[in-house]
Amino acid sequence: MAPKILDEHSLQAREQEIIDAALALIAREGVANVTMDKVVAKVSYSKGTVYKHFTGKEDLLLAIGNQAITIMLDLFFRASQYPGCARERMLLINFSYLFYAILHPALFMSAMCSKSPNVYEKSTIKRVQEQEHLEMKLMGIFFNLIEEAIADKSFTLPPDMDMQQICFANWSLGYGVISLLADEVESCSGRTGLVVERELFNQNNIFLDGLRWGPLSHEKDYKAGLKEALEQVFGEELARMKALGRELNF
Amino acid sequence: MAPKILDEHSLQAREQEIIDAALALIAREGVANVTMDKVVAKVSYSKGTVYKHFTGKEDLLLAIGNQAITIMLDLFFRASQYPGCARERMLLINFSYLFYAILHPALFMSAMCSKSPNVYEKSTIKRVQEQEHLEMKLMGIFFNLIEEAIADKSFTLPPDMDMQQICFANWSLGYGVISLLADEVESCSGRTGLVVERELFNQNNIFLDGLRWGPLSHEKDYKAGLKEALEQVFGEELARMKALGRELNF
DNA sequence: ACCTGAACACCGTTCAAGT
DNA sequence: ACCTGAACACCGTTCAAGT
Repeated sequence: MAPKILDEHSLQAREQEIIDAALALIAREGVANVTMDKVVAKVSYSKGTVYKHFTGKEDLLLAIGNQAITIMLDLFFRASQYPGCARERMLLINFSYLFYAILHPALFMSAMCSKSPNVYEKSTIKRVQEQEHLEMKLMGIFFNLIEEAIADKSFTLPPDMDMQQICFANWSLGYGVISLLADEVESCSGRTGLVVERELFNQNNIFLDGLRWGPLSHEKDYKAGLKEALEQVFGEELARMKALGRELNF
Repeated sequence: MAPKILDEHSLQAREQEIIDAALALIAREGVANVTMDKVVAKVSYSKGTVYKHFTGKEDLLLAIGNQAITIMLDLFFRASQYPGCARERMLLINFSYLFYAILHPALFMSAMCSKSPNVYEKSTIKRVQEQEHLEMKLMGIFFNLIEEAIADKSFTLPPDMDMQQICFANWSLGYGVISLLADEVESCSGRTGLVVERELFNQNNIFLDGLRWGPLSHEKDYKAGLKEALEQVFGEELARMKALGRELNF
């Protein structure tokens, strides 16, 4: 038999098959309970082939993390293109982050787990660099938005903070709220009475009011504006959430 | 030989020895690289005995997480007793959270890893309940502080938020900032120019200003007040940090 | 050139045998 | 009553043998 020469395309398709198999397992059993054996059993290739694509378990996890960022990038970009004021779009981006967490719980968990020195150490340099590149693009969306707001005078930087710090502050807000309420994102238990979309909305207003980013929350009905924007930009995502029995409740 | 009867005290001492051994290993190699074998090798008891105390690896991790909360509880309580205004003390509590993350990186990492369904599922009910109890006490400190502020009129609840939501918002702020900058908490690399103590200070001001919690940041010099309070309440912790070559820099 | 799966080292957990 | 460590099932990774 003539030796096979694999083209880039089929190699990438195979890589995606492995990632998808891992994601399905993660969704069912959680990141910690997934083994390479189980992944191999789910794909049409052998162990050796899987290890040809990923140098190990951590490298696979990082690849999944990168896929997560790619999906977020799409959501964030769409949100940033909405024809509303800058502050409105900032809120919309943060809500798109929530959609990602709700609609892709396995990706969300994987991305969180992949952000650890242990994973980076054991991964390919190539994939670590890919993550850095993707994160730069993500940051770029925020930077552009903040720059626009500064340009149209709805926001001015506080004297002791630069754009990167504002960007980080907004990011850590969404991250804190969504990751801490992530268990409730899936289950409807609601043991404590905290509703993630409500807290995200309120904290966003408090934060942006604190920054004096106009229009302030008492000057504009951001709740109505957000509902409108969600319908328009994330209609498909809302429908998928409704199908999962998870409707936004604020 | 007469059969031994173990008293509660020596049992607890042994449990602590195992926890300490695990923490030392976690500090050196990270949570993911610690094995039960390594822990057993470090203590003066056998595998079977270790498994008498902890039903498994996850149960041990949760025990460490509970110890972490206990230490935080002490720091938070001390901060809450400082004779300053309520807003000042809120800031001080958030900084005590940062101290905990810097001075006890192994505990901090373990506590983060222990907050996962996978860990709870595989742990003793007893230890899960202990964690819930400790977290209630932690919340209590925040609740008391917020109540005081409401009582002395420096703060009024927004119409659409209750105390639990304010409490959670403050918690998620500290969690977001500190956990995202945790790698920089240890290493001095500072690749991006974000300094965790500076971001924590700024975001606290923005958040509390946004809540209209008085005195507002332009009405009072919180930086000077914080420095004073830190010297007074956390002098020992500051000294230990200085010994580690980690001085606060805002 | 590419794929396979047996083989190996290691890890978490148990429990029969000891004192 | 309590402790031990050999034994077992399982997991991550490698690589000699195949096509």
